[in-house]
Amino acid sequence: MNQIEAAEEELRQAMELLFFAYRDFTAEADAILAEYGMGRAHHRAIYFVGRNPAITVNGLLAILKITKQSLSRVLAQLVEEGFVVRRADPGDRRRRRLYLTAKAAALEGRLSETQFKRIAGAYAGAGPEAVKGFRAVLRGIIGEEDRGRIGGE
Amino acid sequence: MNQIEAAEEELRQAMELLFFAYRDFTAEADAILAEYGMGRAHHRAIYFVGRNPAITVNGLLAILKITKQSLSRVLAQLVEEGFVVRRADPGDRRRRRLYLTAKAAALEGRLSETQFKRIAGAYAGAGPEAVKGFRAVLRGIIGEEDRGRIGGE
DNA sequence: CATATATGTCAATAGTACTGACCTATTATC
DNA sequence: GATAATAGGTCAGTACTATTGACATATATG
Repeated sequence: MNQIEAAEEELRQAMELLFFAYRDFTAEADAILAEYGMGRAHHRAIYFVGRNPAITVNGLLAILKITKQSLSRVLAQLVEEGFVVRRADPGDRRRRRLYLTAKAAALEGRLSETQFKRIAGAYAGAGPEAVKGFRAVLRGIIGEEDRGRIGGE
Repeated sequence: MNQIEAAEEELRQAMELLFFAYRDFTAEADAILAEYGMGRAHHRAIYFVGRNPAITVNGLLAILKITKQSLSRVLAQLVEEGFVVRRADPGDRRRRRLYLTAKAAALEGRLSETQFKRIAGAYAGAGPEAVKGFRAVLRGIIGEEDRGRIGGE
């Protein structure tokens, strides 16, 4: 294998690592969501509303990078079923601020628990230096404009 | 922030890193696929057939972890449009072995190029030690049974 | 021959997502 | 105050991904 082939092989392995990791990272949560008649889109909405209480619809759209129409349907279902509360911003009543209900916080906890375990296991097995590297590479994969969305750095 | 909260914050950041990285990792390829009237499922099939020439349908199912029906539709379209060739295994004619055509290899190259750039940029920015950590953590996230599917370790 | 395996396919259903158009509130600007 | 601009919601139509369960065919194995 020459140098170019070796470089390509390394990049392909990275692609496969991302594919398998993401596939397994989401699988258990997907199974729980199915019990509630929800999908991954509902999970993402619940997760990011939980992480950013009082976020606006536009704010959530910027994170998820889907269309207003797609989010609207998911959000309407979550509001209808009592997982999310929409309240007009008192300062600018065009804005609807989003909040989780206790019911959603409980579901979110259940969903996150499975993912926590998987990541905590990987972190513990790989060690703190590896975690730094993991974070650095993933941050580099993320578009510059969104790197600031991950807290604490 | 107490220790438990700090640990949870770290795990949540990992979840967000994975979400944003995967979102951005797939976005450009998705746009190219749309030109061809294809989706992510077609990309995955083409990718893994390219990486594993002569793979059987069952082999591909084990990688993708989707149902036979879902794969069958995608594969039928790829065969129909001349991206994949299905040939019976001479030793066991029940097995259909899958191969990419030159047309598919060209498309695969185009799709992979956008992803290579993104990952190569992240690798170069983070450095070789970080790459080791990235790989170790992602391997830990992947279910044990599939860790062997990533070559070269 | 009976059974198991590998694959393909049918029908029905659901979740996610898109585009483009259109509508209502509310706020900002001239 | 009239006119934009912004935030959000909704309609119709379409497409991709995925599921379950049933059924069919070809081939291989005991």
